[in-house]
Amino acid sequence: MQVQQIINQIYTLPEASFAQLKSCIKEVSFPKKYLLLRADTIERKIYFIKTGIVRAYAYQNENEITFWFGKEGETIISMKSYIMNQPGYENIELLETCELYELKTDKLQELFKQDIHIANWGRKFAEQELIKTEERLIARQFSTTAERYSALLKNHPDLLQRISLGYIASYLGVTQVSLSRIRAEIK
Amino acid sequence: MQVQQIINQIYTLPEASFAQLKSCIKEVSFPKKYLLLRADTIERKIYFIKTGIVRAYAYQNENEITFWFGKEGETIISMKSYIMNQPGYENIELLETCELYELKTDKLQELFKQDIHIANWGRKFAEQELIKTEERLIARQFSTTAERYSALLKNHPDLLQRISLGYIASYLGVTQVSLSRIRAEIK
DNA sequence: TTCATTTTTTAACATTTGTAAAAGGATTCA
DNA sequence: TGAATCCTTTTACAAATGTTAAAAAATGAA
Repeated sequence: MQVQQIINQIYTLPEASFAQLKSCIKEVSFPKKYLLLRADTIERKIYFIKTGIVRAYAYQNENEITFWFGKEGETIISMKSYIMNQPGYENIELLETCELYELKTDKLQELFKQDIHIANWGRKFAEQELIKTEERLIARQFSTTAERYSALLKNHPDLLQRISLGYIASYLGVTQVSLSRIRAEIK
Repeated sequence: MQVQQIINQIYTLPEASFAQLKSCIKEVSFPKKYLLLRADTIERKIYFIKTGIVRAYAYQNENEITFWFGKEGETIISMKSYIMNQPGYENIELLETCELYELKTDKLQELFKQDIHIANWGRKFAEQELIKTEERLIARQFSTTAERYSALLKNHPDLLQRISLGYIASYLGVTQVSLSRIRAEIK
């Protein structure tokens, strides 16, 4: 997915503002299994995914819990780093080789102060991420695991092909054994 | 809590910008049990809570699920209405008589286009709500009900006094019976 | 205060989910 | 191809949570 498409799907910028923003972005690429972000560090970059798929995970006691997947067109960001300048929850691991667009957040913060269109783009970006996060929270509070698995199957069938079930079970908040039982019942 | 304090705790505005924003805000008051927002409507106002406490709930089949509490200094908003102009999840019921600051969102949208400080205030507002939502999602995915109850007890002890346990159990995602068992174990 | 109502806890049993281990499939790479 | 590894399902049992009902405690109104 092209950077222009990713940026303008958030909020369409005037050409001059887009050019400013684009000049701060560079393309990078990393292999499968690469650890892009670490939970104990303050991340000063955000990434837009051109190709590939990633997962965010954190540790609870000794256990790894996967809590987010990102694919083409989505944004890899540690919200706590971005907003509060503190280490975030997420370790981000690449599940496939990825091509990414990289943007340094300090440059973005400068643009927010200078350009009202970019400030409003940043507002829309936060708002859209907020809606996504709220939807995940609501789904988790209101739906059973079976319902959320079915929704995932319907809305993102490619994820089931691209990601092993252990990670998906963790993401859904159950053990792999339990997810297996759910899959057996649906058939 | 005064409106100036609520607005500037999000992001400190220059005086002129604050005056502009404040001129769009009026004070209103409603009694306990009043239904301020309905889930099936598009809400065109947001409220800042001066005094009182409210809950957001939705229906899952026949059951009511409480998924948010708001108190002094917090913002009552239907994010889906505000951001996507669609009916949101939340019914908002007042659990105490409340004094509120009311702001029409269409006026706010106008100010976003005119004033870069207010645009950045709006960005910070969305970002802070995002952090809060993310924290709730992470807590839900990573902590047991007992841990989340203890955190609530520690961080918001007043809520346990002001809100009945049925609503709190629902908020924590368990039955009241189960919450009672948790409370019995902690003692 | 006293009675009625609401809230919270307790109990008994059913259901769901977790744990640990093993078996069955699928994939990779020499 | 074949052996090793990884992924997924199945089984048996344990632990946690839900359901329903009743008892106890707290609250509120006359």
